[in-house]
Parts: sequence; C-alpha cells; structure tokens
Amino acid sequence: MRLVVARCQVDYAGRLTAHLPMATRVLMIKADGSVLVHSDGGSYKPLNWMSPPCALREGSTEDGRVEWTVTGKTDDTLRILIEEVLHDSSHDLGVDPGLQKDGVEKHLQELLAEHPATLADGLTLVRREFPTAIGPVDLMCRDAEGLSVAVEIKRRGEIDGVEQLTRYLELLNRDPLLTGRGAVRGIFAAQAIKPQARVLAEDRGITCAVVDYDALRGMDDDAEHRLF
Amino acid sequence: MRLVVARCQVDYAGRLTAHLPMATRVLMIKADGSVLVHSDGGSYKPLNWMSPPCALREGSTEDGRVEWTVTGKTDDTLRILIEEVLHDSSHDLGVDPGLQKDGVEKHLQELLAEHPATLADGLTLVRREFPTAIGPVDLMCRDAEGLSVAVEIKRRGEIDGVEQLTRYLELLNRDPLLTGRGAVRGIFAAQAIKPQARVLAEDRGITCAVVDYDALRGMDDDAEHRLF
DNA sequence: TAGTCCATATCGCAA
DNA sequence: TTGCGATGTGGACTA
Repeated sequence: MRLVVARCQVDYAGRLTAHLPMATRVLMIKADGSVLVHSDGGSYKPLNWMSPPCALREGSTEDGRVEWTVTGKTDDTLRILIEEVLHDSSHDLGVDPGLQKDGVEKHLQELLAEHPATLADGLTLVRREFPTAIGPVDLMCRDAEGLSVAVEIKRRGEIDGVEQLTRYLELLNRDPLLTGRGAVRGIFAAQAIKPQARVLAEDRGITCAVVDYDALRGMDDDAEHRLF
Repeated sequence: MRLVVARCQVDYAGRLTAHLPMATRVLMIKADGSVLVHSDGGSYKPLNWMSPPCALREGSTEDGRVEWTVTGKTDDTLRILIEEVLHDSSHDLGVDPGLQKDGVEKHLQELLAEHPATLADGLTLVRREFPTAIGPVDLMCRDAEGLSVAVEIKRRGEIDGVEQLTRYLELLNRDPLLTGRGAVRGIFAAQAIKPQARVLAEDRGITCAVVDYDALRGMDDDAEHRLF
C-alpha cells in the first residue's frame, strides 16, 4: 500500500470520460495495482479510480512533468498528471482476514419464517424457499382459511420485487394443488415500501406488509446467539 | 485529511453489524469527520466506513488501549480498537473543484432528442421526459404516419429497461389522446442490448435500436462545446 | 462464463 | 426533505 498526497490533475477514459482539474488529493495505490483518487469529502467513493487488474506506469510528459498512466483490462486508462508531491509513503499491510456480516435479507427471512403471523393474522409457514420453475418463493404460507399465500421478502420494497412476486403468483396459480380452495394470494414484505411499488402491488391485488426488523428481533428468543 | 496506518480491530453497528479481526489497515479520516477503513486489495469500497455527517472521538479502553468511536447521524457507530500505530500524518487538501463527466445516459438522451430520426425514419420529437403516473417516458415521439412512439433510453440495454418501457406502454395505451390514430409503439434504445432483453422486447412488439454514441456526437454541431 | 440479485450501496436531480 | 433512477455501480452466488 502506497499513500501519496499530491497536487494533481486526473483524466479517465473508459466507459465514460471524466476530468478532475488540478488540485491537492490523496492517491492510494494498493498492492494489486489498483489506484484510488480521494478528496477531503464525499463518502467512501473515490473521485476517480482504476479497478484491478491494472498496471501503473510512472512516466513524464514532454515538458518534464511527472505523469502516471494506469491501464486497465479493457481500454480503460487513468492519467494522473502530478505537479507537486506533498507526501509519499509505502506500507506492508499483509493479507486482510476479511469481514463478518450479520443482518441482511437472509436474516430477515429467517425471522419472518419464525413469526409469519406478524405479516397477517393466522398465517402459518408451509415452507421456506418454496421451489418454482422460475426460482424459489421466499415463504409459502397458509392463511386462517387454508388458502395458499406466497410471501416475497425484500429489505427495501421496490418495483422489481413486485414484478418478481407477480411472476411467481402467475406460475403458482396454474398449480391445482395450491389453488384447490382458491387463488394463491401474495404478500410483499419489506422494511420500507416505496410508493410506486405499493401502487403497483395493490393494483395487482398484492398485500403490502412493512416489517419492523428490531421488533422481530426482539420477539426472537435466540437473537443474542447471533451477536458477536 | 488524516492518514493512519495501524494494526486495528473494527466493529460496526448500524443497519447491520460487521466485525473486522485485528490486522494492519489504512484509516482515512476526511475533513468532514467521515472514516474509511481500507485493506490492501479489493476495489474502491472500504472494508468498513462511516459516512458524513459523523463525529470521531479518541478514547481508551479499560485496559488502556486506544479506541476510536465514530458516531453517525442515526444510531450508527464504528468502533476502532488500535493496537499499534505504524504511520500517522495530516494534510491540508483544500476544497476539490469536483468531477466533470461526459457520456452518461442524460447526455445520450440529449443527443437522441436532437436527432430522433436516427432511431426510425421520419421520427420527430414531441417532448422529453413525458410525464406518466408511474414516471417520465424518456422521449415521446411521433412517426411518419402520426402515430405516438415512446422511447426508453438506456446506456446498457437489459431486461429491466424492457419491463419499464412495457409498463409505460400499458399506461399510455389507456390514453385516448395518444391512441387516437392507433396504439402507442415502443422503441428501446441503448448503446448495447443484451440478447435476453432483445428477445423480451421483440416478444412484446418493442423495436430495439442500438445507438452509436460517437456517431451521434459527430452529428451534433455543438459537440465540441461539451469537450474539455 | 453469464445471469441474477443484494448493498451500511452512493450520487444527482426534481417535486 | 424525500423519492427515484443511474452508476465506470461492485460483489456474491448460481447454473
């Protein structure tokens, strides 16, 4: 890992072209050759970068200024014209042991599988990841009247999720084993549902359910076993 | 901008919980208080981070080790336990003049709005960003016969774009003002269209148009004004 | 390898 | 501010 602070001008040409005027920035050069150009603001996304695999070549322009050329796998190139180097240091970091995560969509599905009644009164689980020809339905349930209910779970409820559930319902409603007592209903469950997605869902007779993740976790006796 | 290289352990708790075991990493602390934890690989995304606005507090644990606590706007917290500092430097970067981009979807839409006939002979523009209940249609046009044509523009033509255009067409074809002379047609325009998207589009009677960005830019008399 | 879906997404624009 | 779509999306998983 090499860290450089320099007054520089950056030009990228690849899927798009982008230009950064001359200013002081941080250049991070990773062991795999990838380069990140950061300013003193924004968020974690660099102003400009080159993803690995790529190669950095240090050269100079006709008028003797330092110029880095980073070449990517395709035609991507990142040109960094350096006017003044304010800091330059290299560090051996070794291999990173990696990140452990908890609390993504899979976990939400586990919690709802344990507590399906929070989605609709009297709802009981038939099975998780119920298989269909076009992919698994997150939860297949049965309501108080014994009718089949397909549940699609998303962390954020957007229009794509409604389309997905619609495709599932279309398929499920061709199966006489499921539709014996009546058509399969759909429930679209998410921590937040966008207005457009809600309109589309309701237009298609799909019920929307906003899920309170913290409340669900509170209901789960084993919640503490998942913490680090 | 402060750059620290240190052996550290990182724990994040917010929308999810995440844990990084003790290892040597780069910590980037920006002027707005945001913190990035980078390893010597991966891509531009840090292993862990805290987005602005946030506040960093340097403290120490009961056993005297250095611990940073970064607190975000909501309940987000990032705890960095530091075992050994290998490098620590601060730099004044000033305000960045910002990034200039060229070649994104918006620009493509401008060019096609100026030259709709490249999509189909005799096509003329009615208006850009034509409003519907579920969002704006990129270009609403009229063909040589006076029939309405909805154009959806994507940089990359994938299946989502076809779904989007299908929804627009469904809605537009309920409007007697547009369908007076016949049903509204759809054109799916992109720099490259994936095979699956093409199949779906043609199955729905949507015309696919592959757009040559460079050729379009060449037709545009004012193109040079957009260059740097 | 190509398709699909998630993300602590981030970012920019507009209502 | 919130909603919404684009992103040089990236990354993981699957068939």
